[in-house]
Amino acid sequence: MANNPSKKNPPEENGKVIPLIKGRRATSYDVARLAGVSQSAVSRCFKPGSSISGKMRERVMKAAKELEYQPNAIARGLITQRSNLVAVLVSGRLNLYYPEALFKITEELSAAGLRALLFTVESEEDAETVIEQAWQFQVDGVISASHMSQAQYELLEKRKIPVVFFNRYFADHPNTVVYCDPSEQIDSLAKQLAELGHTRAALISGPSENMVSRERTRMTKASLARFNIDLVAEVQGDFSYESGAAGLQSIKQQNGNTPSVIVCINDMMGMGCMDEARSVLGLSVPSDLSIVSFDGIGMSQFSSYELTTVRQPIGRMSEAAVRMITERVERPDQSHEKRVFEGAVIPGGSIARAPS
Amino acid sequence: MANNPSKKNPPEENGKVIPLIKGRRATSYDVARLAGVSQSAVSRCFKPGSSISGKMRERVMKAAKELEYQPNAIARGLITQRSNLVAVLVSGRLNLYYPEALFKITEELSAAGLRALLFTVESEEDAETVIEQAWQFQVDGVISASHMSQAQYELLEKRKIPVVFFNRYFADHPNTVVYCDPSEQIDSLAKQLAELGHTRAALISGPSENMVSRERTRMTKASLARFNIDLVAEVQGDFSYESGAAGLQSIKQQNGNTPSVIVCINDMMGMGCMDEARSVLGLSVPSDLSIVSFDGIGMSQFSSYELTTVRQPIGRMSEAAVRMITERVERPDQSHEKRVFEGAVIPGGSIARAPS
DNA sequence: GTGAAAGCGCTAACAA
DNA sequence: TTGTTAGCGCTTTCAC
Repeated sequence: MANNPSKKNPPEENGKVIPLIKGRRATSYDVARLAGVSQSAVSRCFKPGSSISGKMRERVMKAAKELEYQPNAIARGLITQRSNLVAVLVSGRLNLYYPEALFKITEELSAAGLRALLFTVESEEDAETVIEQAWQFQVDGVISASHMSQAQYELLEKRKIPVVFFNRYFADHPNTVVYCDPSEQIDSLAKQLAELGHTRAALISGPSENMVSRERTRMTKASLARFNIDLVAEVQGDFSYESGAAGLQSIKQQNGNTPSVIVCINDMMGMGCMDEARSVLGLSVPSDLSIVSFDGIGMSQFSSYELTTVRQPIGRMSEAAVRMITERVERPDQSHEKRVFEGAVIPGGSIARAPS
Repeated sequence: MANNPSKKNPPEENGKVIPLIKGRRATSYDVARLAGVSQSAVSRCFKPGSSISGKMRERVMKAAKELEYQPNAIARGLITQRSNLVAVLVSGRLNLYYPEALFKITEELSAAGLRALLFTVESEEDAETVIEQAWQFQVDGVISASHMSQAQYELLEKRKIPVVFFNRYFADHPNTVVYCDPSEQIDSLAKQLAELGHTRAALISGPSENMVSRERTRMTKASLARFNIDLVAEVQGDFSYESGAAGLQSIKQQNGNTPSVIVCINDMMGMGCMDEARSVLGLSVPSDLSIVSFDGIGMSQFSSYELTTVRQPIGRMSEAAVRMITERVERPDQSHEKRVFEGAVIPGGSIARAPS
């Protein structure tokens, strides 16, 4: 095939070994030439589990070291049809309001020998282009922690790119999912609130298209009802601190019974809500107003907040997501799996007996 | 070269056009066959600026659309020697204590047509393996917002991989850098503190190997001295909330003059320090104790904190970093550049007249 | 403007 | 165990 002189296999050329054409990075051919072996022998040395003699390995490795040779992962990917790249789709929201998550996922991917190709997606159009990009870069799989439409998911499926959803899924479609189910914890919190004399609650939910928000909202309503706590107001936020603060304001402006406890669908809004209650409305939390929320991010336990919240086991969830993506890459036709982790209540200090 | 039937250029085979071998993803050959043109024509259609007729383009694009063809970026990278991949090196610290940064960088890369290959580096050994990984994946460049030793940097230089340092640099080595210089702002804050009657300050610095921490520390000391404010204590933290709290404790335990103002080298420690002052020591901030810090992260302005801090223009810095990396990829031999942005004081509410 | 052909650096099937 | 060879999917001369 080749008439590039550097590709000829005879180990030496006109009697001289030229270690490396200046400025070019060493290829397996360069190493082969220096070691006086075939190029495929070099390739084998870098593939674990290949049958190769100790002598050969030694010679090759010596030459490789000398030339600072490292196999070209791009070329390898081209032939093996495995890029070892995983697209990680996150929204700005996720990283700002839950910075631990992205970091954990990346670390776990790394530990599994995969690289994270990071994509930020803010809108459905973003998701569109991101999916095309991921496809162009031949990613082995996708971990989606951001919005994705069902059509987009189906496109990926059709293209045989495994997808693991992180904290979201399509109910009416088979998909591989890692998820946190806080229903038990919500229930126990509701019970606790009832025992503390709370009878009127308000809810600050997240964006309605967000799965986590919808589920937490649904579970919260169920649990409150179960323990005879009225939901006297419900407002929608966008997961941000500001929207938590604004949410409390609009709850207060609604006529009728004022709630003695606010459930915020994530910690960041819980913090906004708490700050608004204290600094603007002059309320004392928890004695005038109790607040509970979800996520268990680091900040929620800062002593200014100490939110009573339902933590997600983000480390285990990340590990699971990565394990699932590698599994689906190995066995694409395997049936789907949904791994659901329980939450855990962080007691915090943002709930107390309802004011009388 | 090829005897793979799908590679034969004759557009049709035994009279039938087979749109796509089932399950395989379409290649430029498939598109060529369907469109009845040569494979190279397809390639040209996807390269902007190629000379190609309207008719041809139309035919090819139609076929491409039908087959959902997208060029394989990996194969392209192999031949063009450009992966369009940029390694982004961040520490967990960065993302936890400054979540805005990574996000901005990724977005800017994306806008420049580059993909972020995300690496987390916690230690010098991590950096070692990360650099090898980046090299294997043929990244076009590296944006380093994490620790990197000079030897590691020199290795990358030797391999002709452009590096842009984000908020760090080697003083005695030419390098391309985007940086924030808060000295003016520190000076004006010091002046303001002096005018408010402060004469005793303490400092909570960051890890000594961290450039940003060292520089901020140095500048702070200079400015305090300039305005005759004594530095009565200096303790070292690790940028975390907890270390800010612990830092205040150890300052308090040191005998001698108690400071009326604490300078924290980043916001996260400022928040820890403030919380510790309020909830544990029972001090009122700012009337009993003033606090100033650096970064200007979103959280620092939550109403529980409202830190007086020196903000970094992180958006502009990210944009600059990406622009610099693309420039260095285009022209690797161009001389280095250092882009230094000024900070900006966020007035906040954490400083007040020194208690008498 | 278009097509033929080479080859980027690697892996893998096959032969020796 | 080792070497030979084809070819992954693309870009890029080079003819025409």
